Amino acid sequence: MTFNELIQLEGLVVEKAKTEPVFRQGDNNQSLYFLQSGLLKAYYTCVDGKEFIKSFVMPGDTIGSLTSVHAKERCSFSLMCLEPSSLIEIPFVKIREHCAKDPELAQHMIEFLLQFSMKKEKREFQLLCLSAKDRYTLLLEESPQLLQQVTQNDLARYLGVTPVGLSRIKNRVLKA
Amino acid sequence: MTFNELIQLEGLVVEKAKTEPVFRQGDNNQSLYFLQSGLLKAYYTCVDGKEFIKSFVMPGDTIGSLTSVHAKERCSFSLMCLEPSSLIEIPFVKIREHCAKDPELAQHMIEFLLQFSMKKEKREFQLLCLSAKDRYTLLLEESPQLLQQVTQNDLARYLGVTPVGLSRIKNRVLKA
DNA sequence: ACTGGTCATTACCTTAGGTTAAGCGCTATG
DNA sequence: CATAGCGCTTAACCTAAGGTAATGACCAGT
Repeated sequence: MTFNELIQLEGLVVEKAKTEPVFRQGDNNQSLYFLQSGLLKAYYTCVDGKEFIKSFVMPGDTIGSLTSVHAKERCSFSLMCLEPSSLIEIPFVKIREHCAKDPELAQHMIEFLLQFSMKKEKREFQLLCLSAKDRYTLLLEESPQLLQQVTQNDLARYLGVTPVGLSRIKNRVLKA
Repeated sequence: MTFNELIQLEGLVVEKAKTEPVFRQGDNNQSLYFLQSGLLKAYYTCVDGKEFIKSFVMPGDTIGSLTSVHAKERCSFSLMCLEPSSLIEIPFVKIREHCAKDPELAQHMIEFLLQFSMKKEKREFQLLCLSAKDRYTLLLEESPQLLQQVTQNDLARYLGVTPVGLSRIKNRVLKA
């Protein structure tokens, strides 16, 4: 079985409007979500109410809270629609069940997790080694279309600075 | 087959002295390493020569460059011994081969990758949401023994500040 | 006992980024 | 229309962190 076949078999189509949440930090959510169309943001909310954006989710991406689906804890982050979005919800237990029965699917799962880990590793690298300015210019090169789709507020919280800070960075980059 | 059985079957024991590299950033290394005893640091070296520590590797941990073993690129980071270390080297192709043949092992691999991803996610959270001071106090709570084992220079590069910066943070935490 | 090396601390200065507040343009809604 | 709200920019002020350099402690090797 391939991933697509699994999605056909066990997936539930979910339609969400702009600003609607898929799940919230602290929820007990046991599903992964495959994004067909639209745009999502995954973000942490800190005790003092500050928001930090973990990642933007583009069509074709799959997302879910590993700590919730696998470690049986609560969701460590929230997931919200930035655009009207069409998602396919797949209960994680179903995935594990099918993987246990179907070696081919298990291979796809391994492949998926390897890709996922490499993505995490890349983000970790950028946060550890690059300045906010470098992260911005890198994003400018790698996914310029994202800059059109998200507000500067969200972009700033993704890069790890305040919106005011990002405005300054943009100026500095332009003048350079 | 379990992971331990795979290690018995395909593993090569490697002994390294303090300061010896396991592999270097830019290398083409195709193995994972299981640490039996000792201590390693995984670190990035930037163009300007600055060093950033990705993670410390403790006995029982497994490490390797995903981009090198899986994506057929070069190692994105270096791996070096901070203490005399005993490692078991396992070629990644062997792991993939056995996983393809052995569904039980594939399940263990999925489990391993899920754990690995959660670890990455935790680090990502700390780098994105916490200040250097908060990361330090958290480390103080969660793995105080690490502070005894690594130099303050390495600790600083792990937390994302300079050694001088960490010295200041320690002072501030003490006085608080 | 020297000596060179690494590690930690301190002091002085520079700078990136946070905070707050004001202003401007766009858009949605009454 | 009118206005309230949001997104973005800019400015002023301030704080925290980094750069650099000097100092001292502590080894390890000759």
